[in-house]
Amino acid sequence: MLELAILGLLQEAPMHGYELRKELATKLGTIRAAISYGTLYPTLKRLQTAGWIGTADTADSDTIPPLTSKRGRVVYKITAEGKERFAELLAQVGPETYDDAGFGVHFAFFSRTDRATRLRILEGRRRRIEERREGLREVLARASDRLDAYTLELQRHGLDACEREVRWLEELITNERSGRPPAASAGETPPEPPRPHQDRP
Amino acid sequence: MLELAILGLLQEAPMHGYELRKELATKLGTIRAAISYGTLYPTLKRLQTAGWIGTADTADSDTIPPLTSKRGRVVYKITAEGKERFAELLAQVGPETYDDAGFGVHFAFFSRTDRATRLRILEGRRRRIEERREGLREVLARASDRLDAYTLELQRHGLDACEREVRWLEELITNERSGRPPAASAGETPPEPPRPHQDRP
DNA sequence: TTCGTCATGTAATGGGTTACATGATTAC
DNA sequence: GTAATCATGTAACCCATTACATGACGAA
Repeated sequence: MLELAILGLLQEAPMHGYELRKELATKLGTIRAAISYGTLYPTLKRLQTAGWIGTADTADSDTIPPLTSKRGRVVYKITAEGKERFAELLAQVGPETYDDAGFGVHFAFFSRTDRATRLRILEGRRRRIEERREGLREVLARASDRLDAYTLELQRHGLDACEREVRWLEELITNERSGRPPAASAGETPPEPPRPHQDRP
Repeated sequence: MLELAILGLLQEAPMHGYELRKELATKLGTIRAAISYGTLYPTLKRLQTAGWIGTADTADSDTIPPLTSKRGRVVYKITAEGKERFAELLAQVGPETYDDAGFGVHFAFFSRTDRATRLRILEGRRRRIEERREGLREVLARASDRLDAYTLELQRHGLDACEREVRWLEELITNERSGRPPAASAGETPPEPPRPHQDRP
């Protein structure tokens, strides 16, 4: 997941680690907290060793690092192999693609994913959430007398979130099928033109 | 978190590992997927070594395990020290208490938590979610032109979830303050008798 | 008798974190 | 000049997972 995210961001623009972390945080802020440097930097090295990313600066001028050991910022950019790898990871859909983290990252790069794959992922995710939803409904139906009020409240809140996400996914799937891009536009859009989005009728 | 959850469940009834896993799944189904045996059993051993839980069967009859090596089910029950430990963990509120996992587990055992602590946790969680919400709002306000439609859609959906959770927490906080139990009742819960539970004095 | 599920466990591995250490650059 | 933030990196650790191995028990 991290690998996919890093390659995806570097595909948009070359960046150094620190910057990457921030971009990661804004792009995947809904999914997970900011990644730690202890993960980020070793990962970058790994990706470089694999040949998927390269450092811009060392490649540019002299390869000899300054003797003063003043580490400057290291700007990474994606390589041709890296782009291939990214495309491969992006198209690689499995069970992990449907859990929170996997889905989130894949979704965040949907604009680089073909529509067929997008649909597959959205539908897989929907199924996953529907299963969770059914599990919660069963608990609420069968075990509600065995559980205390707080636990029940937690389940109800979870169920609610599931139902909401299923509806959201449904909408996205419909949009995909009809060829429309995602709803877009929110914030303080003034005149609010088309926005043909309809809630429960 | 796992430790807290196990001690909490064993406080309700003695159980063997396999059963515990299922109970864990229904109680914390909203928080996380079922725990793996590779985690569960070593953890149980650890808790036993620490003296917080004990096996019922080996203590009962002959301590000598059958030569046929037929491992039977090992029923664990909480010890007096375990109960103390549980109370300690339950009251131990820190930053991790406010992230998804920590909050979920704590909330699931709210019926064993005193009201002051419940309020502290709910308010801490609310603050945490409000921060996340503000972060998302800022991204949507400042970076919306830099991000593609799918990424934006993800942020919007995340923002929505945050707003919803804050409202939920607000309601719970109000209820707590006015001394009412959580909303309860959703399905077809009939009158639901008082269920006299006392907080630790 | 065979299949599914109940039941317990270990070893290898993974994916991350925290704590620590270093130093450059910018704003005041 | 000093504080905050930018910036990179390592080592130790933690929590959990997967894959594997074993075996009991009940139902078809």
